[in-house]
Amino acid sequence: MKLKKTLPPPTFSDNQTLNIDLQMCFALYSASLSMTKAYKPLLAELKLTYPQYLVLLVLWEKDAVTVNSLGERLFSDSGTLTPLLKRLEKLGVIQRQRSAEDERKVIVSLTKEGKQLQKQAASVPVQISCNTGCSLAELLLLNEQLISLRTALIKNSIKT
Amino acid sequence: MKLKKTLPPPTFSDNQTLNIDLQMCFALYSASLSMTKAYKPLLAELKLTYPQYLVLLVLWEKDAVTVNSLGERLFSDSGTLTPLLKRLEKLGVIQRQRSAEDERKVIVSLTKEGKQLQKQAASVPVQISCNTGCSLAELLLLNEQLISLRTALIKNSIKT
DNA sequence: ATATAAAATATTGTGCACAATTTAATTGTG
DNA sequence: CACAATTAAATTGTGCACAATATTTTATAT
Repeated sequence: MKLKKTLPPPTFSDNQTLNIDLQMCFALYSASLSMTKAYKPLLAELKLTYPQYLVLLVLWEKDAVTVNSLGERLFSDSGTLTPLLKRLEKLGVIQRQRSAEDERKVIVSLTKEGKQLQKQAASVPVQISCNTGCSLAELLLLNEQLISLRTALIKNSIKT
Repeated sequence: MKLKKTLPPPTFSDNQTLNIDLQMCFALYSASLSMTKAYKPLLAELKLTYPQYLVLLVLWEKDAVTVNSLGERLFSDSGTLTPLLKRLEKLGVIQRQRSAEDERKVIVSLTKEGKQLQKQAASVPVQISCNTGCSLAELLLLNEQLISLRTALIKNSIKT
């Protein structure tokens, strides 16, 4: 009788898994910070931060959206977005206006300057892609893994 | 004559690569935030934040280190660490003291409470590992990929 | 129709990341 | 020895993340 075949695979309580899990979490955290830092000098020329750039990427794809839909797209809430959007408005690249049909909603849309910024930003992903040193296949795999990790974390994490 | 064979593989300027690169960067960014959020309720019971927990992980492995070596280990600088360490000190889990040999250096060491906290924190990685929904093999691969991405970004990114 | 609930955004307060600058101690050089 | 350069931490200022709460508008239920 081959017991091995009926044994479950290593699970979450396995010590080796716990250790590599801690390491992976830190790798995720530090890689994310490094990535933001890599964007910084490139975006500084456009007077943007990375979170602000993300908002513009969404708007360049589809203009005139609510704060809520921006938040769903970017996994963030009004506490983060409201001041960020105010800074983008002050910069002159977006406009915020209450919806006429539903006064609770705020519509975020690009100004002419915001639309023009898309051309100037074209070189950003070129440089970043260069910096990551990843092949297309690696990027695809990493992207997929990170999305499924994010999905699992959001799904399984308890609140408060 | 088969031209195809002599063509170079898709490079950083390939449009497909640029797009997936943008997606991967956002996946990295949002997965990291989700991870920190997943830690939050678990660490809240210990009155810790994730960056504070990282400092304690280092100290539990090797006690009494300088701010500088903590910074190298965690990829962060005194601007981030000094206030964080002050909060940990106020919490009573660490102690900060100038080195006797070199008064410029500050030695960070665990208090008795800080050492005891390690036992209470034992359940944290168990729960997190559960939340990630990743197998050991997936964790190993992701860890490796993230470390090499981080290394490439630090190496290739320009300053200022 | 009026009270109540729900929805959308804004506000407040805490902590972190980071660039730039400052302060203090040590090292190196003439 | 004097003094400039270097090193280690701390400080300052800006922006983001996020929980908790507040505010305003719309929807719902008697």
